[in-house]
Amino acid sequence: MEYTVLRKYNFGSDVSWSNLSAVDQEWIKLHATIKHLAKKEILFEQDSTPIAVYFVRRGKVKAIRSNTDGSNQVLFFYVEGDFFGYRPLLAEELQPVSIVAIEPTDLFQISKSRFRELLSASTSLSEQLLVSLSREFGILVNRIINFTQRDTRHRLALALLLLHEKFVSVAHTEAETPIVLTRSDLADYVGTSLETLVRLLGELKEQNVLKIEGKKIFILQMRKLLELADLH
Amino acid sequence: MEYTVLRKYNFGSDVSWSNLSAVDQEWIKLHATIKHLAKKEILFEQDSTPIAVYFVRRGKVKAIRSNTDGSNQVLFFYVEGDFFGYRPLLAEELQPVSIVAIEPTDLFQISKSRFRELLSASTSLSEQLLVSLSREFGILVNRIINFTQRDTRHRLALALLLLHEKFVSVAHTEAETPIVLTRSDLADYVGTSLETLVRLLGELKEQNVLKIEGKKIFILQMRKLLELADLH
DNA sequence: CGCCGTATTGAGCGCTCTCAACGAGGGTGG
DNA sequence: CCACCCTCGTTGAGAGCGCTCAATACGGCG
Repeated sequence: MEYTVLRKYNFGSDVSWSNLSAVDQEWIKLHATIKHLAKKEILFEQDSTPIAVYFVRRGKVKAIRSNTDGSNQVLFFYVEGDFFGYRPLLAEELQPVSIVAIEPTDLFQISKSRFRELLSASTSLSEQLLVSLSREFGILVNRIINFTQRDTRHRLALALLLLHEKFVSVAHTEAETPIVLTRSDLADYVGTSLETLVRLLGELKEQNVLKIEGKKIFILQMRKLLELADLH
Repeated sequence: MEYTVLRKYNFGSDVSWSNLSAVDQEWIKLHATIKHLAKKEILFEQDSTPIAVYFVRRGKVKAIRSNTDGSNQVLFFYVEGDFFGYRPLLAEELQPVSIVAIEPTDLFQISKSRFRELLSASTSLSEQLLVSLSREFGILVNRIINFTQRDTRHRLALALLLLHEKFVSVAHTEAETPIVLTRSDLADYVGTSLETLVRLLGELKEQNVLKIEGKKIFILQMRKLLELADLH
């Protein structure tokens, strides 16, 4: 499968719910609280003090960094099974990003002290974290390269591939899975303006690479996108 | 000191020689081999299999990512005391970058197996690594924001501040410490073209923010650079 | 049905890149 | 010691990508 190249750019599932040991899962179910977020609801703001770590049980959130001029950068999307919020906690830092739900979302919330308990009790978890952080570091490096050396067209192609993989992985349906995001969120993820994004999507639609139905973006020609993304 | 803001962008010394326990230092001195690099010598290439981790004893190296079109991106500079190469080893991945000496350099080289020994023997080290990786993660996020949302002028100002801190930290002299790099390396670090970099340096020189003597760049007005970098 | 958030399309401009030529400086060999 | 060469640095001109501003269409939800 040629898609393995994507792994260099996307977050694998190293630290995801399904990779936890059964013991850790049980422990969390017992000690975590459930938190529900409505669409657009903010879980926490950047520069706030972290108080907990989270697993996504259902739904999707975005991790964004806002600028003084009102522009945003979407750093990550977290979907069902994803684990987040542990880095600033480990590093004893403030939240580098804000977390906002992009659809109704349920989270497991594990308080800071509980998380520390878990971490010291489960050596496998801390090892997983160490490996995972190392991996994610490489991924971020690739991302930087992408932003500095690739033009918007390349970045969009890659973004679509990555988002597709992520959305498919949690789709509870047999049908072709579309990417469903606002144009703004997609633009903020690709790192371009809303207008430029719309124009490029239009291009890809013309070339029958994509099918677009409102917010739903279907990938028709995966191979063409891979060419456009031009990974190496 | 207003420079604390810089910490969000620069690699702290979490995992540096001086932060190691005396025991770990002794262990390394005993088990590491010394490797000397001439200027421009390549330590290893990107996509090669990692075989060791390294401490810089003397000198400076750059971590670069080369593109098919011949362009480079400098991801990091490592100077005396810095530790590098452990991430791909932990993640069981190929080298994401090439390491090239920018001046004559001596390294401690610790083989993969030795490093694993050290890691399992020293819990303090693995804890340090976990914390450090978490911190560096946040720093990379900041870096991405910088590349996506700041223009070249901003990025240059920040780069000069960061490089100054880094160079000062290892300067064995009382005198004002210049940044000494080729224009190409600086351009590849800032993420711009050689020509644009030269022009912007010229501007800063005109405004008496910098003094430039060949490769040596002296910062005359730190405060002005901080304004230009416009951190938040 | 109307409203407000979202999406689309157009026009114009500015930053930064590329291409190109020239200058300077330092190292090396004769 | 000097001349040459090669790398590095500087400056100019032109072009294009992607941004901003602005106006208009769409569409879902009350």
